[in-house]
Amino acid sequence: MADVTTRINPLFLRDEELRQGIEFLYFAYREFTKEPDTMLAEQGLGRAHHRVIYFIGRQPGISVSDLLSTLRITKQSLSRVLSQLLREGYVRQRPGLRDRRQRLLELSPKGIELERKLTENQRKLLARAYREAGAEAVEGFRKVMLNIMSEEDRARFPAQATPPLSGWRA
Amino acid sequence: MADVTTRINPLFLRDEELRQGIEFLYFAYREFTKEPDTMLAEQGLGRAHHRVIYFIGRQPGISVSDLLSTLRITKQSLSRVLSQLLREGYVRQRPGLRDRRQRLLELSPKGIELERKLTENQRKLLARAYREAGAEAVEGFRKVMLNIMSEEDRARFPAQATPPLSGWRA
DNA sequence: GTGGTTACGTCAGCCATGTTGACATATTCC
DNA sequence: GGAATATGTCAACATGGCTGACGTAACCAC
Repeated sequence: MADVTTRINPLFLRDEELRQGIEFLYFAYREFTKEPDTMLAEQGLGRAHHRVIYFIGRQPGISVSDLLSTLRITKQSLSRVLSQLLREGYVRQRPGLRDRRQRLLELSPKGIELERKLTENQRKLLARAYREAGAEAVEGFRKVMLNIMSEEDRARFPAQATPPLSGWRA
Repeated sequence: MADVTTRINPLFLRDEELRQGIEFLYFAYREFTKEPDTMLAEQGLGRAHHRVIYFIGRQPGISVSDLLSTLRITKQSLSRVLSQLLREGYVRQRPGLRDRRQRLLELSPKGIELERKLTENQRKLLARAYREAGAEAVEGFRKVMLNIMSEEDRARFPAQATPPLSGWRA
């Protein structure tokens, strides 16, 4: 990375700004997953396990098919990590009440603990970034990120009533 | 994803907001790489090739070691994708002038064309997101993303003089 | 000019995580 | 009772990380 903006050419600036945006995504995502990946490796787990644990923790009692459509991977891919998490006691399953074909998933205490540790790291990183950027910036971040993701994924997030209001006063 | 914020508990809101941030990163990154991944697959290439092409296009004449420290992967991992790109004529190398041990990398016309197509997609996605979020939001996005990434990566981006000024008036 | 360091390359093998395709079982619904 | 659904499993393959070992050419310092 080097030799950047010098002259004031709107088209160039536009391209440069967009390229920076591309790199923001790449570099930020990399940093975001770095520490959890390390912690996971110590437990013989990988990033895929983190995702599964995360979303089960996020929505206890989630069905396998809901988890699949959240993750957008094949059931065979999920099976590999999920069955390991079940074997090693991070996750439990119980049959659905209404529909007994379902296996509803939830974290065991061990799973909750691991999820907490992993996510704690990302929460701290985000909290620091939010704090240093300020409440107004966080609102902008939210807006842009929501617009980047697919419409289906965006629908997971209920539109916020009043904009920030949410306690990010630095 | 469901059953979210109902009562006004600051701690809960904080946790919910941070969890949403975590998911923003995951869902946005997924969408961001989706289309390019499809296009790459048609050429028998993968995401790793995209990164290499991208950063060579970003900084023509970059050395292998600079590329390695940008990507933070091992030379063996880079070698696999880079030598394929060389074989298939997307990338060229020439010896360094000052230091003839170096292999300076640049895109061929074919590589430039592929880079353009791939990045065009991401630029369009970002441009749309920026447009819909508005200039102020973009500035917030930038601030938060810069704070998420590592200090070293952040240093790749020269601090902007005046905040936006950059032509994102929707 | 010799010897150590650096820049780059390559072979071999391992692991994680995605994919496709095929098939099995239990349950639900019409 | 039969089709559709929810889940699981086996097998094989591709991608893209990793480590370890080794090789060559160029540079640099004494």
